[in-house]
Amino acid sequence: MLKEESVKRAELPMKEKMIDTCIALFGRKGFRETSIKDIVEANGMTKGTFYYYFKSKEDVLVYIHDTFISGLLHKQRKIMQTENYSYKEKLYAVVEMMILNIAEGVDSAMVFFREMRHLSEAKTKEILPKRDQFQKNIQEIIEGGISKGEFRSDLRADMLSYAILGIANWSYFWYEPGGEVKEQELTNIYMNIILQGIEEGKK
Amino acid sequence: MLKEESVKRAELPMKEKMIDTCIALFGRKGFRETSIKDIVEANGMTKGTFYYYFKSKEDVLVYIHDTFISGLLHKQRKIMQTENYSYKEKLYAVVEMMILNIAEGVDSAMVFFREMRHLSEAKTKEILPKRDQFQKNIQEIIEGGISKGEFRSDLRADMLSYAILGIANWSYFWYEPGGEVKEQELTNIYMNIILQGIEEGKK
Amino acid sequence: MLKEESVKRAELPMKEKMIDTCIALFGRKGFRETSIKDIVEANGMTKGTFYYYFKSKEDVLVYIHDTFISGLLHKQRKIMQTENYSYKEKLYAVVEMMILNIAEGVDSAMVFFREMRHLSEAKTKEILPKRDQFQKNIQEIIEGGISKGEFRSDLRADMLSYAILGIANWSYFWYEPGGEVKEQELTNIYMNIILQGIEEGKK
Amino acid sequence: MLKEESVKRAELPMKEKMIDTCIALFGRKGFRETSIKDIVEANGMTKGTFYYYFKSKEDVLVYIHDTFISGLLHKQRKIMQTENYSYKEKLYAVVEMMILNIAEGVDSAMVFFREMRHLSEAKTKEILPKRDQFQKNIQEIIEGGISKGEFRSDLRADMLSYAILGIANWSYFWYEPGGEVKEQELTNIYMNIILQGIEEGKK
DNA sequence: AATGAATGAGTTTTCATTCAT
DNA sequence: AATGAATGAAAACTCATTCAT
Repeated sequence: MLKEESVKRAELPMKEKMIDTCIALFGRKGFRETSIKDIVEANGMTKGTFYYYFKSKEDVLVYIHDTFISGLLHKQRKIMQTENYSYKEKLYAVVEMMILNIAEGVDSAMVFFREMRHLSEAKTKEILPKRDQFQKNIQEIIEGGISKGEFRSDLRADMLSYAILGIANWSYFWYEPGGEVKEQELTNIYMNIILQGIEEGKK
Repeated sequence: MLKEESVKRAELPMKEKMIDTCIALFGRKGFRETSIKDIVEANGMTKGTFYYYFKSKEDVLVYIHDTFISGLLHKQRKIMQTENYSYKEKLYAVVEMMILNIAEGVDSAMVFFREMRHLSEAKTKEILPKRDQFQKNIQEIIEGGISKGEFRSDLRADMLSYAILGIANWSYFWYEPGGEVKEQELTNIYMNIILQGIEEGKK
Repeated sequence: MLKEESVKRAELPMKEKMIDTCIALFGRKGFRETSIKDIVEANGMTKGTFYYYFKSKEDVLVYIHDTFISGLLHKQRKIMQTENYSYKEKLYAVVEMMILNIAEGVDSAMVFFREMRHLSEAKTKEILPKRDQFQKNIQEIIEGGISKGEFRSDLRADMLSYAILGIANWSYFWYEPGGEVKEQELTNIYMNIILQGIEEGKK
Repeated sequence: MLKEESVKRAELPMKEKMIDTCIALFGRKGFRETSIKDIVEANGMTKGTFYYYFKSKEDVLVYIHDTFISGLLHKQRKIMQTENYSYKEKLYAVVEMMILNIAEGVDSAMVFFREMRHLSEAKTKEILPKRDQFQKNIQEIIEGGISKGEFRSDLRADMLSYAILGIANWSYFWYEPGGEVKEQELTNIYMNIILQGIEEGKK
């Protein structure tokens, strides 16, 4: 039993280590700019080993994308299904989740937002609906909030969902985890603007 | 003089045509994914000709970046200097300008936001301050609005500027020029949210 | 003893199954084009297993060649030693045997005729004499037939043997076992031409 | 004019030299076994140069195949259209042509007969009908000869055409140009067998 | 102003083989 | 008897760039 554990500790990490390296390198340098040589040298391996675990460079990209979007959708779904949340609270939770997600893995986010075009057409067709689903879910929360009277009834839920995605996702361009502003605080700041607007004397 | 003119009439279009091709190709396929062959074949030229006009592929990228950011800063500065504008109006004009800019040249925007990392370190050092300046200017408008009592005094101008950049710039991911929503309308929708927020019953 | 038998029942089939797979794959795709991965996957095995049974890919090729040429020579020798056969009958039997051999194992024939060049120099030196022997034996039958007055005395037995080899072996390019023309019939057709020629009014 | 000629002498040969090298190497070592490195080193060039002239290794193979089969068909057509030839003479001329063709370019023949499987499916579809045409043309000559009473009427023209192809083409396995037997002589020997058969006392 | 030939360093990928277990 | 991990050498191909003309 002890032995089995120690074996797993030695085996699994190799593939996982490579994926982590890929996320880091794809995120920092870009998919195209990262060579197999870069990846394997970062892990003290040889090229052959890479191709033992993955069938191509795109294969890893696919894996990263799938993991990222699945994670996002899963967390989003959980929030949407929380029963005692108001729509306001749901929106808050989703924005917070997006920011935390980016803060936790800037490189993953980079890969996700920037390198999708390197996926094959077939894979793109598979992943795009998931991306759309994420936006549609935000739109649904807004629509729910409108019909419950939590949000203004003159809003365009679709455009608003894009605005919220923009606010939250743009943070991957500038946000520094561990910097002055913590993720919670940023969420508060953003939600405050989204909910109340910036104009003086309207509240 | 006549000769010089006629020569220019022949010269400039060629160079400009190539730059336009580059914007289109870099935007659609990416900088790295676009080969010199792609560029020259799109114009019925040969590689040699490309190197007659540009000293390298990066050279074109630099030009595209410089043009884009200079245009943005120029338009922004003009708005900021418009004397009879309130800060609210200035903010409106800047958001409108960003959206129009993206709508007019999605490819340029793509190149600008996505391909900057292919610039040399030296060039990056030169361009980054300009990018920062653009954000700082938005921040300045907000600070102006706060001190004039147009905007709420409890706002963090820096974070807010990022939020506004996110809202406007994110449109390059999904906005379709010529679609249902016109640029002016999108600006109105976004500014309405930014100014008044989305919460019901607070106005 | 019982144990040994049961072990053999488990062992031999595995090795033989692999060789059969190799014949099929080498024949259809070619030696170089068939990877160890192809071979083992076709048998639900892993690479290690292949190297447990064979010391290299060439090893299998050698085995296939040896088996094929040995079979041919053996059958040929048997025909040549049949005492009550005339030389005409011997020639008939050899041609029939060649055609049957190809029809029965097109893949083996393919490997034999096409992939010999992948054998090591040493192995080639060993196998070539056997190939030559096969041709020489046909030549010998013809020479026998000439001296016995069965065949025309003005024939060049060597060139004729090549012609017969060509006629029979070329069938591996086009012959479809199970098609309209059966092997026996094809033999009759070919022997009829070889013996009597195609010209009208000479019989 | 002199200059133009000398330029052409310098230019064209490069591509042609490479094709010749390819024929020699593909023929001797095989398509798969010949690396681009082999090809360019044989000509004192670098890999890049190869890809300047050809878009892939298959590209050259296609060229070799097209040239070979076109040449064969062209010569065959010319023979078939010679008006004062009897069918016997046409058959003679075609067999002679095949033998000469192989003798003149054993390597080309090798490539043609052995390496066709490396062509893409699309290219194979294009070339196969041409190969079939060659056989069909021989069949046509035989059928003509039968109906004119030159050849026996009980022959199967299709099987016979395969036999003749086999006899002639098999020579690429063993024939040595410049050896004891000249091409004309071999043609005479083969045609004599084909026309009259080998059996004694039937003429 | 424009071209065509050539290059060389780099890329992804394949694969037969080894070996500890 | 069988496996899974790892390797290393070589393969085909790409491409920005140079340069003589």
